Amino acid sequence: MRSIGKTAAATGVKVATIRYYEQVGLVTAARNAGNQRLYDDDAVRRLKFIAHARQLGFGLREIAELLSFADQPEQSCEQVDRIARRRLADVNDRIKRLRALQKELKNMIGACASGQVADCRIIETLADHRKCLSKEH
Amino acid sequence: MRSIGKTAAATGVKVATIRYYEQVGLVTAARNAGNQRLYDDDAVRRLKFIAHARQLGFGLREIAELLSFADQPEQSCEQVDRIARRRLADVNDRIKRLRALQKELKNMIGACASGQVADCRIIETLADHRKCLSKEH
DNA sequence: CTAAATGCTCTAGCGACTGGAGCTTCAAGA
DNA sequence: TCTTGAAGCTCCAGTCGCTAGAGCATTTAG
Repeated sequence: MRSIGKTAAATGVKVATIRYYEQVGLVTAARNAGNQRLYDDDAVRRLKFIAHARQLGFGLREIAELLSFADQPEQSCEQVDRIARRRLADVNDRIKRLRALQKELKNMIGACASGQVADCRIIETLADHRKCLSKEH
Repeated sequence: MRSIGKTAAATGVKVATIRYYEQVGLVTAARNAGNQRLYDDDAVRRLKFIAHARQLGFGLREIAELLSFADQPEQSCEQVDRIARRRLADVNDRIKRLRALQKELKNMIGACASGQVADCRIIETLADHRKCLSKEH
């Protein structure tokens, strides 16, 4: 059993964030005589799981689902699969939109000779959507 | 001069959002005898500018800067350029990281035969960062 | 003239934390 | 054993960019 500080060091999750996760029901903690939190190895694994899933872009609600599935090993992992696929679809979508933005920004910046604001292509483009390459956004 | 509703229709910015923009100082409004907001063509242009910049991912703080530059046409647009480049760098970075996630998610999903949770690669990968393709995230 | 639509202000909520104030408890050295 | 500084505690507020709702006032169309 380790203190919240050691647990933070062991998992890479900040102290304040661990407390937040407890508040929203993702983790629980035992307490010592002085009311300080104590975590066992299981809690550490759980926090690592959460941290990793967060890095992969899962929301806390999805993570809560994934954790509850992880706790029932004999169940089918169909749902888990679905959550991951939803996540992938979201990532695909975001990449697509960011690439469009990237193009637009490059175009804007390339066109601007860094002269006066009065002739600035960046300002112009922002002011008038019709000057854009694509209509997508 | 048009009401907030007409202005919303003309710009694509929602009524509540226009009021929010006023609250944070991005736009101002005249008022009629009954205290209702009135917007001129300039305000409409300003709102369109904001909407477009938002779509391109600029934050409201950056937009405020851009607008203040746009109001001083004789100034050099060096700063404008810098803000846009910063934005582009951010977009580039996000695309890079999202692509790494995309790979990871594809890998996870591909490896899972949709069997039992006990053998689920997705859960496994989430639980153990070492099972990842790249160490980046 | 009336009823419906639109407008007003103010407050609270979202997601995922982060930071601070003001206190208590613990751990290590003298 | 005492002390002191680090680490812990709770509670509250702020971040960003809105969005929704309550409970009113005003405008507009028929």
